[in-house]
Parts: sequence; structure tokens; C-alpha cells
Amino acid sequence: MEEITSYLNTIPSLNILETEDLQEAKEYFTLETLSSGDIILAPGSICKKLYFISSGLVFSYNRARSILWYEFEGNAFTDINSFYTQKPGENYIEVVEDRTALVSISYDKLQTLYKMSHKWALWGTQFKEAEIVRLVSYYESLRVKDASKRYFDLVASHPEALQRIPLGHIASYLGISQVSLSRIRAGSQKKK
Amino acid sequence: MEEITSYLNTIPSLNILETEDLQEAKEYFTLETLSSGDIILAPGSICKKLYFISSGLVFSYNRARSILWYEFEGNAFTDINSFYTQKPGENYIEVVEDRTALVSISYDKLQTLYKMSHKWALWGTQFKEAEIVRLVSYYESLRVKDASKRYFDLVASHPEALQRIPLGHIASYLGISQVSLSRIRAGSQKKK
DNA sequence: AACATTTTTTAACAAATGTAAAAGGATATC
DNA sequence: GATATCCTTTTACATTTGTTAAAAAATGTT
Repeated sequence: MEEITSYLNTIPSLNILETEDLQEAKEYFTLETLSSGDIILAPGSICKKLYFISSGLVFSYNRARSILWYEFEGNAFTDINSFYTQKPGENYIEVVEDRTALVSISYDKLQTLYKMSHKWALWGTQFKEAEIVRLVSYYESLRVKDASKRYFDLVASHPEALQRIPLGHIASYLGISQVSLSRIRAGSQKKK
Repeated sequence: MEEITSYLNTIPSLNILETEDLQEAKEYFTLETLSSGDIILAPGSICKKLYFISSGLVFSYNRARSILWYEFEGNAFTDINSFYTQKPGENYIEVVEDRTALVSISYDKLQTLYKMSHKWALWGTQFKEAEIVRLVSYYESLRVKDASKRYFDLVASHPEALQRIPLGHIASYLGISQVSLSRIRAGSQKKK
């Protein structure tokens, strides 16, 4: 077992990368620690990096302050439209919690890695497949389930989220008004 | 200019593949022509292939008969959850129009292509990036825009869709009832 | 052309959701 | 510990949307 620069463990190996592959790509990745309220991205700028959350909590919202997503430790995030097209984006990305640790790689460096290494290119295809599956299951649940079901699903899958995120944000994330969320929480909705 | 098995042109080169790359991979792909009403996939089976629409129209719906998507010529489709996880899916995929021509590749052959060829692996990363961007912009429009705006956007981007798809399906696709769609079409909604 | 079938619109009512404003709780600050 | 601030719930009302059913329009068949 080789030694490894510890933050590189945040990058999922997907059964493709070995410790030495990560270690060799070390200088392509950066570790940064941010604080509550730090703005990672604002509308009009190009999202230059793909991020992996080592610890902490991050969220995204648009100009109208509608919450688009929250991401927890263990997951990757970026402004998908801006990053993959390398054009200015429309949304904010902001840090929720102090001492949020992020591992990141720039778009250019990622492309270089793909071009230099067949193995990393394979990792890229797998990583993106997993992202596609994650995105579709998230968005389809938005479409198919009603707000009440989505709320109870969120409580079940991320009980800690309720402690960390204000209910007004959760309502926006669920796509409903805060009043509706209160009604759901009060139990006036059938929980099915 | 080399000769190329013509249906391979349906596969996007993404500025990565050259004619000879496609030609060399010829035996990995299959061309099939299907008819209106043909069921490509049903719930409970694994979606084994990724499809590129050479001509025609295809749509997907779930057990409750809610329309999930329509795809037109030029685009790729599959049951994303089932294909990328290679587990049984929940949805149907059905052919709308006669003489719908599809180019397809199996999951296993695609993985083999990625492993055998660095160039195809690079193509895979790019193809999936484009799919991610397409998915997110579709789903975010579902979230952010109201039904009326989505309807007029659809009319603007795919005017021919109205001739080819019954309004009940379009309503379901837009996430509203057919009655609501009729109200929108009647102009009782502000069009903004 | 007449009839049957399917698709689309309209009408009437019920249910769900949003908005605005007020009240109640919780937390922070001096 | 009193006050101010922020977050959450509640209330009342208006609007939107869905459901069901019927009417109208379009399409297909003999």
C-alpha cells in the first residue's frame, strides 16, 4: 500500500484508477478550504473547475434566488452548463458551512489528463455516466413525485440537511413555497 | 475523402473521430429500421443499447403513461438509468413513426471500444459531456419555466412536433393536463 | 356522404398552491 | 434579561391547475 496525498482520496477511483494513478496526477488537482458565505461562482463568469467535496456543504441558486441544488461531502459539483461549454454561466455557487474542503481540477487540466492518459479518459467516461445517472434520477424524482413525497424522501436520505439548511431554502429546492412546506410538515398533507 | 458506410454519419464525430475511425468501428454498430408502435424497451428489461436516430421519432413513457421524453432525428437516446447501470428499467421506449431508422451499439461493445481505443474513450467523455448539458438544460427549463412558456418554446424549437405528436402526449411531456394545455392554446394564459 | 372513432376544446366544480400579512418561536447581541 | 433580528408557522384569500363529463372538431372507414 503506497502512501497517498490524503485529499486525493476524495476523487472517486471508480474501479479504474489505482493509488499510483492518482498520485501521478497530483499536481493537476488543488485543495482549497472555504468558509460559510464564500461565493465560488457568480452569474456571468465561466466556471473553470470541477469540484469534489471532501467535507462541508455547497449550494447553487439562480438570479431569482431559486435554489437549484445542494451538494454534500462525497459528491462532485460544478456549474454544468458553464463548465462543460466553458461559457459564462447564469447561476451562483456558494459555500454553506465553514471549513468546507474542496478538491478541484480545471477544465483545461482535465482535458489534458484525458488526452495524456487512456486510463484517465476511461475514468472520464465512467465518471460522466455516474453523473448522468445521478442527474436523471434527481430530476425525474422532481417530475414524478409530488412535493410531499420529495420532502419525506429528503428527510430520509439526508436527515442532517434539516439541521444545516433553512426551511425556506429547502422549500425552494423542492420547488414549492415555504408556506406549502409548512403545511406538509404540519401533516395536513397525506403522506402516501 | 474516403467512402463511408452511410449510416455511420449518424454518429456525431465531435471533432474527435475521423471517417476512418468510424469505418474501423463499423462492425460494432447496427442499423435497424422500425415501424410505428414498435416497442424498443419495456419495464423490467435491461436496455442493452445506445441509439442514434438517423430518421424518425421515438418517445419514452413510464408505467403510468406519463411521457418522459421525445427524441427526434439527429439525437441519441437510451434508457439512461437502465443502460448506464445495466439493470432492469422502469420505462417504455416506443417508435412513433414508420420507417424510423436507428443506429445502435450495445453497452458491452461500447465499453470494448473505449478500452481498445484511446480516441474512442475521448469521444466517450465528450459525448457524455454533451448529453449532460442537454439533459440539464432540458430539466432546468422544466423547473424554471411555467407550462405556458415551455409550450411556446416547444412550438418555436420543434414546430413539426405539433403535427407529429398528439396534444395529450405533449401535455404530459410538458408536465400538465391536457385541459391546461388547451387553455394555454386558447390564449387564456399570459404568454410573457 | 354517412357513420364511427379519435382528438381537442369547453364547462363546472373541487383541490392544491401561491401570496401577503400577521403571529409565534428561536437565536443573537448588547 | 431585554431587545432586535431572523426563521417558521398560521391565517385568509386569490389564482392556478386538475378532474370529470359533455360538446365540438377532426379523422378514418365503409
